[in-house]
Amino acid sequence: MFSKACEYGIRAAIYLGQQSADSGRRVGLKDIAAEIGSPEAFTAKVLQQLVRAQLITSVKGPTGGFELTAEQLRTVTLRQIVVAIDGGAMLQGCALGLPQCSAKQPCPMHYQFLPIRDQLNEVLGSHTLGELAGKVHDGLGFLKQFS
Amino acid sequence: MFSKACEYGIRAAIYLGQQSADSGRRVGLKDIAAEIGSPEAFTAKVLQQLVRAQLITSVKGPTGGFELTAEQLRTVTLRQIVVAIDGGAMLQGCALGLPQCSAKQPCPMHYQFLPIRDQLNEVLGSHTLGELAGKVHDGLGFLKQFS
DNA sequence: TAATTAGCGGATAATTTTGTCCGGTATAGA
DNA sequence: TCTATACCGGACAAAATTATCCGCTAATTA
Repeated sequence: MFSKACEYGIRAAIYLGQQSADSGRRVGLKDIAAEIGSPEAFTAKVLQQLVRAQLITSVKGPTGGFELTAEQLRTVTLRQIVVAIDGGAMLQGCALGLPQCSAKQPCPMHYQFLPIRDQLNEVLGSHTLGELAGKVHDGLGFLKQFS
Repeated sequence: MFSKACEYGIRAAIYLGQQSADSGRRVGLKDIAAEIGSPEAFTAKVLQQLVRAQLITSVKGPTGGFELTAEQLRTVTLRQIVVAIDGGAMLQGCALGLPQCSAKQPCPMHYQFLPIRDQLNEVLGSHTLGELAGKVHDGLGFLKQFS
């Protein structure tokens, strides 16, 4: 559904939200990668993309790391994370890959996929990092699994 | 959403359905690739996958080509095409990439994505190649675009 | 100011996906 | 049976994605 980069980005952002909202403390790359079970160096690249898109915040140097501001917690949605990493293709493009698919010249599945697209946009756009962080905090959601 | 291979496979299968239902005649690889706007050699690989999965039929030699039997037209769904080419990951796997995501240890978006998954399965599983071919035949759907 | 910390950015490598090429094989028709 | 046709299958190549490494820079602390 999403690229690996995007999956890591979402998990990292939610974890970051949980730590920022919970303890207010910054988290280092190493911690993030360990907590969400992702490759460290690759995760760094993804986080840099999110920083550039101003969806998360970074601070260099000792005691530095990543964090979410109160505003980011309140306003950044999963949709923004997805668009920043994967672009809008999944949210808008034609399911059959036609470059100009529209009501004018619809692919045979055009109208069947519309509600799915709408719902995906709705679901991704209506959940903020703060909300999702709360879910993890309350033990209602997990970012890594144990056996 | 789907891989390129899968997009080509779906478009090819629907076109094949249209030709089989319409004129009852076999279609060669060259025609298919030209009609759906896909790279010929790569499309051949995808078609071979569909033949092996018995979702489409092929005949070698002169006057040979690809076709859909009446039964394939009536019973094969887009879902089978997708599963044959991309596997079930998109239809079942966790959106955040957790390997063991389930109600037991759900990811934070688990329950939000459930209805989307269900609808996707429903939409893909409830449209046969024959149906979609009819739509193309009636000018209600396109497999390639002109300007 | 020196030393240490931790994110940034570029280069590089491994893997997967996408795409091509070409000889082999089956089949229809003369 | 001979020939032309068209799918099959394996090898190969290009591009994108995923992943790693390392030196640089900013910032904190002593």
